[in-house]
Amino acid sequence: MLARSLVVESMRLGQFMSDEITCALHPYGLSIQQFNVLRILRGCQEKPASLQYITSRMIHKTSNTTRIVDRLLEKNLVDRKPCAENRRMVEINITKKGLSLLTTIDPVIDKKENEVASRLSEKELTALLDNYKKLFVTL
Amino acid sequence: MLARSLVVESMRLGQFMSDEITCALHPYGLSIQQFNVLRILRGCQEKPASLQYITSRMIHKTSNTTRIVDRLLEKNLVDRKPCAENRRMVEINITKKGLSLLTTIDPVIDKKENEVASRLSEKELTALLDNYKKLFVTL
DNA sequence: TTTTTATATTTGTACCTACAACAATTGTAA
DNA sequence: TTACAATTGTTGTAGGTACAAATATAAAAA
Repeated sequence: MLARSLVVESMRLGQFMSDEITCALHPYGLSIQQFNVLRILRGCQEKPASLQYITSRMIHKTSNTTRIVDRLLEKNLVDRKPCAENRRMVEINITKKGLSLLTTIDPVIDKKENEVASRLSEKELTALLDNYKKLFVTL
Repeated sequence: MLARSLVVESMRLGQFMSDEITCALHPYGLSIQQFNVLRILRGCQEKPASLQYITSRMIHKTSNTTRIVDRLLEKNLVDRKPCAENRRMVEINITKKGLSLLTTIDPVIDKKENEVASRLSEKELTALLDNYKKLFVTL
């Protein structure tokens, strides 16, 4: 049954991708979510990020960003301070240590991503991503 | 960058599928993993299943099957007894209550699966699943 | 037979997800 | 201005994932 295969195999593939990245990150003591947050923060160094901004850019929308940031704080990879203009908000920034860790990890992840993607031709890849869009851009 | 998109979007799609099923299961008080285990047990009612057999058929290979079965036991959806021939093993069976719950849920999940799959033509679906195979059958 | 190795499951711990409740602050309307 | 609603983040709890260690049994080797 094609519909069931689509659902089950999509979950399996997602899990496979996640496992690959998790495994590559393991030597650096980062979970995939922590890594994800660090990369989001690197992408917005001009203006500090609020928790809700980070959450909006994460894969798991319901994950608890407060506690993921807590763990990054413990490792001094980010810092967090109250926002002066709106005291409900917090401002989160990546630290020098965080940036430097990302610089170390970047090539490892790039390599892993290319390794996985190399199993498909560029044409197949584009077709696959097109189909993905049809399946769930409607969110 | 295509390789990165492949990895990230595959994780997003897997998460989307998982969310859809999780949401459909919510009214019945089952997690997706619990549901998964119940369906595996329904598929092998002739001979009782060991924990390792169940684990081998799950999407998350590293998930802790003992504790998922614990929760199903609490709800009387399965039963568990030591195996006489090999006392290291346990025999797990789905109960009448478990079977009856699955019968109720089946059409709901079928509907959800078909709804998601209907966004692609049969041809696109087959092509997608073929690409999946190239990406991670090599496990 | 005793020791070693392999198998099958359970337990422990840190982190994460999902969902709900709570608290503080800000904005809006009576 | 006071009351009410919305926004932003934190905390609580149950269940799950990932990894490692422990336990019990069985099989194989010395």
